Amino acid sequence: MNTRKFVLYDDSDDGGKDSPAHGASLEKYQSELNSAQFEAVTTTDGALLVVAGAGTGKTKTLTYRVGYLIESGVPASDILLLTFTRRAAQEMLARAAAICDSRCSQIQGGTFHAFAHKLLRLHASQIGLAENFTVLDQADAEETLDIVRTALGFNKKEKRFPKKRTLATVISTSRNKQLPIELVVEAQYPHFLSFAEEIEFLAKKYREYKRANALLDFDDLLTELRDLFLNFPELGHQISSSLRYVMVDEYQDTNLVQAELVAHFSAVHKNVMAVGDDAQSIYAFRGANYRNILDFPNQFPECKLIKLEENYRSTPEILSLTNFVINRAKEKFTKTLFSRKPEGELPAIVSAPDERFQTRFIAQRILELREEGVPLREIAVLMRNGRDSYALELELRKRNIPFVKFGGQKVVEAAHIKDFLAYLKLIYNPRDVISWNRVLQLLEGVGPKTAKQVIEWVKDSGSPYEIGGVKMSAKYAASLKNLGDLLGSLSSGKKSLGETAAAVMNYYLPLMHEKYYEDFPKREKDLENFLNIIANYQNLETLLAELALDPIELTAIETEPAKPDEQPMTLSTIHSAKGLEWRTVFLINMLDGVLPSKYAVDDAASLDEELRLLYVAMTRAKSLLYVCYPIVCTQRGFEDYMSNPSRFLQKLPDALYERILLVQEKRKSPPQLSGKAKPQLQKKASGGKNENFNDDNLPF
DNA sequence: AGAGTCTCGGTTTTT
DNA sequence: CCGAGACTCT
Ligand SMILES: Nc1ncnc2c1ncn2[C@@H]1O[C@H](COP(=O)(O)OP(=O)(O)OP(=O)(O)O)[C@@H](O)[C@H]1O
Repeated sequence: MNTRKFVLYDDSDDGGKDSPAHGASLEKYQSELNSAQFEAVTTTDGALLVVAGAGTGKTKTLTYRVGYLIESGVPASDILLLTFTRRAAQEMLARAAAICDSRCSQIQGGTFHAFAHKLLRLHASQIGLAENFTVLDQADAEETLDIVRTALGFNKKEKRFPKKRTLATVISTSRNKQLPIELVVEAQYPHFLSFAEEIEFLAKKYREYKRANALLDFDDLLTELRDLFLNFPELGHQISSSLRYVMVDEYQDTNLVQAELVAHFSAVHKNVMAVGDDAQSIYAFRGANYRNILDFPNQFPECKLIKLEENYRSTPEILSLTNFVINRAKEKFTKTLFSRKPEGELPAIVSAPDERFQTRFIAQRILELREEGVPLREIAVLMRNGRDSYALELELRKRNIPFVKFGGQKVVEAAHIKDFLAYLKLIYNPRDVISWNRVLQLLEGVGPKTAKQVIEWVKDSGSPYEIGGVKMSAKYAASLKNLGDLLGSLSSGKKSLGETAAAVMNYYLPLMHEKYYEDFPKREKDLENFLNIIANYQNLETLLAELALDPIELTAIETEPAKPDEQPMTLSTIHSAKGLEWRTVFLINMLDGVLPSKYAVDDAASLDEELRLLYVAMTRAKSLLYVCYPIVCTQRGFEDYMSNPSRFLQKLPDALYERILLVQEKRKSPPQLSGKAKPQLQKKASGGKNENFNDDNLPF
């Protein structure tokens, strides 16, 4: 006979705090956590700060705490989990979900921006925000700024007026760091100081423009939500009442606005936990301030502080190197991590003759590791800049090694996809000036001036899609009508998103062939793949908002869909790798000028941040770490030149690492691949007497 | 005058 | 590899 459980919901307010709900399961927590972690997990009420180094189990503690709360009877929807980056958010939520059962899907959270967006959509009408507001991504924000700048005539007046990119950076930095524009300009672009007033004015006009057109940029998502709490206290109270437990991972990455939001979220229940590591603060450039984490105890009185010092991720060898590296910071950190993991291999520094060799080394080593039984998903290649992996991507494709990439160019940043999306955006919002501008200029004979005329007409027209009727020279009449008819017919909302996209594609393809006659086949493939992805979204509004907040990597549509039988390896910028771990990690292009970035070398604070970046990168590795760089660099428009390895790698104690020499030989055993010679590797411990290799006795 | 073409210079990291 | 500006064509 079947027995079914019947769940009695406990809606009483004390959430079973005193109920013996745990009993047996407490042991589970006790056995899988060390005592400090256990204490953090079971300290559920009040403010709690966990400061600890890389790999000490901060995220583990946080996710176990979620499990613990849920087992105590706290509804998952009362728990809010936040962090700054999308990747870390994804990891955090996935790990939390793995701890407990299906209830976990009810956990609130994700990135700060995504959560703010959700709340704003939900409460738009109550705070005087248009319900169908549009989220501007980086590029949209810059275009919008450009419109305002042109309207003000700032682009004409002075030749040297800053570019839209610079303007966007200045305005955003000023908001994120809550500093006056003048100070930001002075600090970052002193040569533009004479324009400070104009930029200030521009920022004001930009703000007004966004408000008038129901546009929110990324910064607005956070500040609008903060303003909700300030200006609509009852609504704010209602929101925070539903968030009984607030937890923030990677707290060192928060900026002032985010810290304010955390305070608002937890204002009612005051159960707030922050987790972070000041040695891993790598987002100062966007206003993150590791002082937030140091100030946390002041902000939340009676805050309990817990430190974790045992690293469970990396071998002692890797940890010795990373401890040494982080100690090179000007501003010292006091934590020293230890590991009780079994001994492993020394981290290796690989100086490749040039980029080509670096690429071949990595590709070959990955295949060897796979042969040895290391799954690809346990391997990552990390880099400072998204484009540092282009050559490697080609090689991996050539060798059929599946990979996913994080932190590269986004789909929505590719010109042909932007074109395509512009039509969809117009269907969603016929007053989207940026998209009109883009779409109109795709028409033969239409440039900036004609587009502007049409847009002026559209602005005060009651039926914006009827651009066929604009009094214009006959030259454009037909094509304008065509465009207007297409958009008009698709805006009725009768067609599914997939059908709409297909119709747009049908219209756009011939224009695309014209505009990109050089490489349209590749772009057409992209569009086809993109079309398939689009079809999975519910509707246009969701699609557009999601693409802004959680953009798809360009490589995701350029690569053939992954084979389901093998999980891919990872390529990632170091920034996007935060909070993750792999058995084997390769760092590529570790050159001076790359890491540290050439933009950071003149300033001690920036240099320290670059060092922390290297620290984050190295501490991602569980058991094997390869630090690679090419000796000779090739750069477009320059002669080949000798590079310098990162200054952070200079004068490392010999005992901490070994060097790998790349030696090219013909393959003796089965000529597997094309039979071409592949580099073999030879290891030399750097500690030995005559084996202390440096770059000039490499055999190249 | 406005559209189309070509060249040069600048290029971080994220939401 | 894209955007801005100079230059040329209609
Ligand atoms: N008490 C423990 N016993 C065994 N393994 C542990 C313990 N705590 C953490 N680990 C393991 O150590 C690894 C690192 O943990 P986690 O990712 O939570 O660290 P973290 O502090 O968040 O690191 P980072 O700051 O680098 O993101 C994970 O594989 C985790 O499972």
